[in-house]
Amino acid sequence: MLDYPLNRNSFEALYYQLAEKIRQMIHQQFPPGSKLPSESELIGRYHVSRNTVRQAIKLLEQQGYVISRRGKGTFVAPVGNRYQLMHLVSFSEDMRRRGLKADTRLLGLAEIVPLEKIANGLQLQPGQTVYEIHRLRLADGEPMALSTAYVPCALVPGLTADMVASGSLFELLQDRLGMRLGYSDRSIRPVVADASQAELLQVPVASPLMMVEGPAFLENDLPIEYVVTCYRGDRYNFVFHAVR
Amino acid sequence: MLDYPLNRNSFEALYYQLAEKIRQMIHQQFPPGSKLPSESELIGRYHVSRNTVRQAIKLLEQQGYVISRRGKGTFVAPVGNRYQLMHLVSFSEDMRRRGLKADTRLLGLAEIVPLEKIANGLQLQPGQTVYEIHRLRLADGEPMALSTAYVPCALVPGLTADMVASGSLFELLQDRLGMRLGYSDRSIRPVVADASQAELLQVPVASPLMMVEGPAFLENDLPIEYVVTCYRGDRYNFVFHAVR
DNA sequence: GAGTGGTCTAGACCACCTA
DNA sequence: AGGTGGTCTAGACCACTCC
Repeated sequence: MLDYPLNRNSFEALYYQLAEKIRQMIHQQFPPGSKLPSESELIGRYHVSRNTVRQAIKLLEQQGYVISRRGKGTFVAPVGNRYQLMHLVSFSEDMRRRGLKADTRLLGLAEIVPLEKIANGLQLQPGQTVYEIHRLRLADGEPMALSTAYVPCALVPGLTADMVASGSLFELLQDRLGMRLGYSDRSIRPVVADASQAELLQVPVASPLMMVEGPAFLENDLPIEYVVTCYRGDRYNFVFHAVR
Repeated sequence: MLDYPLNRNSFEALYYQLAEKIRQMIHQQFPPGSKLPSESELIGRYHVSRNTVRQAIKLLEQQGYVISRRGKGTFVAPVGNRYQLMHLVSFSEDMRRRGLKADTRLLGLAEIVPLEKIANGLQLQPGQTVYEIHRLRLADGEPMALSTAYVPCALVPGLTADMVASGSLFELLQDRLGMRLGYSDRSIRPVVADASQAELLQVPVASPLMMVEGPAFLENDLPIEYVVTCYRGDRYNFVFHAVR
């Protein structure tokens, strides 16, 4: 396969051309999970500076094609998982950005053996228990979302109702337990409200809800929580700005 | 207000500290839409290199706090619009990433005077008409989404069914009409299928759907289309990877 | 210790916008 | 013409991972 050099007179930026080349490489010879050429190799191969290589890789990372790991390398993202890159914010921070005041009502706290889907998401051994934290999230005093968080008991022994009743679970983990949040995989899909959800959220049964679900990880890749949150469709719009 | 210098011995990166400072500035003294200090001013004020300043601003841009415009400056994003930054992809590209084959069936093409919401989104003068392009989008031969696009007639005179029947509207605008797509504002919310949507998408009435809606703009900020797309909730999951 | 990506510097040229 | 952000270079030191 011929590998044409980058065109330095093109109206397309070098890093953009390079990103296209790497994307082609991925499609043609690098299966999901495989390691891409290192930055220094790409520098030598295409005769560009390191910053330009890093710009290209960053673009692909934002587009969900690759994942970079310090000390290890850059890897092709798992297929069917070609996600968009976003920033992780807590419910409280999310509401603050929308100009709303966040509030929480604890509906239940229990130690349970989780469903398989959640045990898998948290990479638990069979029989390991989790805290199930069931909360109603309010915005400006009105019900906004219903969230259930699952946290491995082994990681947060002695969790009490007091600790989760008032505020952000993220802040608890980060500020009081010294854990450093890393990243989260989330999926969003529409559902319709069942009777219990409808009553708690104060909407008619079968109203549209938006379900956001997935595990969160610490910086060292340890799964720390699995969250399932159902937002009221009439109050919560997920808004984004997409650039080409 | 005292303005402490950045801490060069902190475990937090300089660009991260600077981003926090700028975010504080935004909350305290810069209303939405106002112009932030220029890059060169931030360089002088905090004694860091331009790349570090740009890293900080890029982070805030990805988090939806600011918008940078070449030649003009960097501005505080409109509040209540504090979006997440994503990458704009066409339906075809989106399906390709998911490993599915995209297909399209044209359901209708008409020249109409649009509803007010759409006329506003496209910044039309009263009475200006749009092409209404109604299409069923298929993935691997199965109905996936129902989309209605509105394009100002003045911008694409003489649009025919042939031109939109087969493929991507984005590709038509970009490759055949030489327009350069810039960005898009999208909102996502859950809805339930009405009778006509249910039949076309081959799902039961009142099934959950995901409605994605909003205008798209050319590079020069000219509105080029307003799209309303309803995805089947059972087939389309919006997945993302969020980092801290 | 060698290799990786993460951060940072100090320059440079360019395209775009406003005046 | 002068100011803005967009791109690019050629170095440097660091933290992390693996052997």
